[in-house]
Amino acid sequence: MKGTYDKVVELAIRRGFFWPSSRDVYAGAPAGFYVYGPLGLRMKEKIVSLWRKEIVYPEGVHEIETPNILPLKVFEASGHLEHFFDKLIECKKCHSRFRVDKLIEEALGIEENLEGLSDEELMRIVIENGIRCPKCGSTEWTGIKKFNLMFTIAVGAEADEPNAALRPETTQGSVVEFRKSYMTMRGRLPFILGQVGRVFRNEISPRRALIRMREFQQLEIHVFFDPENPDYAYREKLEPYLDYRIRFLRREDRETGNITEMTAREGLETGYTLNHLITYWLVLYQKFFNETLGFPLERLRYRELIEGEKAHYALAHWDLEVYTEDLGWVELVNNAYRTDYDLSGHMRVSGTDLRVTSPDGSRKFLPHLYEPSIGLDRVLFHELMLAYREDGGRVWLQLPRYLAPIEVAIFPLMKRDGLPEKAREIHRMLMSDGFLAFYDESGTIGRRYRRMDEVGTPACVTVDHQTLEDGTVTLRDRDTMEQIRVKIEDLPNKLRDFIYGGKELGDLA
RNA sequence: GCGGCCGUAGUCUAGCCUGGACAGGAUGCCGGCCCUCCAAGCCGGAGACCCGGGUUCAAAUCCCGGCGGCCGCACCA
Repeated sequence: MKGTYDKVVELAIRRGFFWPSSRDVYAGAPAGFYVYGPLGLRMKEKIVSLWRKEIVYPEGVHEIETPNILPLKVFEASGHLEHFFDKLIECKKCHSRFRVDKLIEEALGIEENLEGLSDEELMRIVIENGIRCPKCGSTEWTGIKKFNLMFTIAVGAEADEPNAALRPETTQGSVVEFRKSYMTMRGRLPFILGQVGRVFRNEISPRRALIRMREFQQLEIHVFFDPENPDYAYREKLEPYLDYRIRFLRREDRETGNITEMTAREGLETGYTLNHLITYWLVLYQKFFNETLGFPLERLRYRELIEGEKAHYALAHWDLEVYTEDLGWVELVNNAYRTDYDLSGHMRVSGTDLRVTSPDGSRKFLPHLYEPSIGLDRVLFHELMLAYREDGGRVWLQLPRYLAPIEVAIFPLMKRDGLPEKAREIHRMLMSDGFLAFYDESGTIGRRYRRMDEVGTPACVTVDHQTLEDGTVTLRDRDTMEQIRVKIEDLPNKLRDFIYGGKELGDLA
């Protein structure tokens, strides 16, 4: 019995939303790289433009674009390099894994730099000293395994050693360019950068289609603010939403899975959400996913990360997660309070003063960073998962209408009597009106409806013999399969109301 | 990366154990006939043995390696 996940992946590949890269031509192409087909790309672009419309523009975000390749120094400063060549060793008994250098340091209480030692030397130290597994006490170890989790690059024609890497997050670009952006835009704190970008992680085992890839896309917001005055501007911004209920899985509710609904006011009063700025962004993103992207509230939650789960840079950290029956809770947005971890790292490694001056000139300080980071591919994938419907033999995607990659299809009822000509004329009209319109005359009318259902097309327009007599066409609703007749000249406005205005077919008759 | 299961057209699948004929079928796709609204019917067409090596007169089938997929563990900065 196939689950929704399998059906969605199969549908997506078959109908051109996405598919694994290069497989058809080169067997054995590495996993974790996906092609967006025409339909998937359109949907992705729609999600990005909704994000710009609802988040970037209204919040005064300065969107920038920084390179995918950055010098290794950047990742030394960001702390990513530390995890760069992990040498791991595994206990044969309980299968716990440890970084071999840390294991030796802790077991022998030494502070020496073990970096220069070969695998054989490290292994000998472990065996000769009879180092035990901290978990189960066993002395049986597997060999050392290396994990290279960033893609490194040798930039320059004569370089043979890696001197740069593909970025594992867009954040470092924003942090490194913060000062320049701040100055060129005559910034005041809080100062917000945003990036749409590709990032690269050499995952050990990419899995589950778009859920874990080696190259993927993020929509990131980087809010730089004065740590002594985090509520500036946000006190007023949060005001209208003080009673908005944010859904949390708190650390103490891990076992039960109980979700705590906490108003923004309660979050502030209890100190749970730290300050007005962070609280506001938590509200904003829950609203965006619920109201704009159409994820039901009961399927959303902010999961509070605990020590050990949190990234090395984070002081507070919530994952916005979505629930599906097939995949369980999956992280869509990483919301991290990174403090001045990144800026101070770059200041230390580069020696460049990255501080800003307070408006009254009394203080020089490093801004703090709060970062909500959307995993775009996962969002798109979950849109498909949650939209998937089956009823008897009919399969359709109940996507939010405005997210559909094809918005309206135009069919002649039959391939004769001048119906195709009329239908093509309407198709041209709707295309020039800006609709993502699609024309099809192949196969029976029922088959064409089903094909459109399958890719989530919300509206189908059919030209029949009556069209030639009175200038009306039928307009069919994907979800109910009901039809109304509308005049051709009313079609653009009614379609706009239907697709973008939230009107139902009954409102348009 | 480890362990288990698995890999035949876009999808589902027959054949594999027991090596031998143009690799069969369904669905989908393309074209045509018919047709006045929800995958009807008929005719025609394109389309596959994951990759590499080995055994053999002969490999989809047996053996080895690789790659990939699913599940679990680990990883997820």
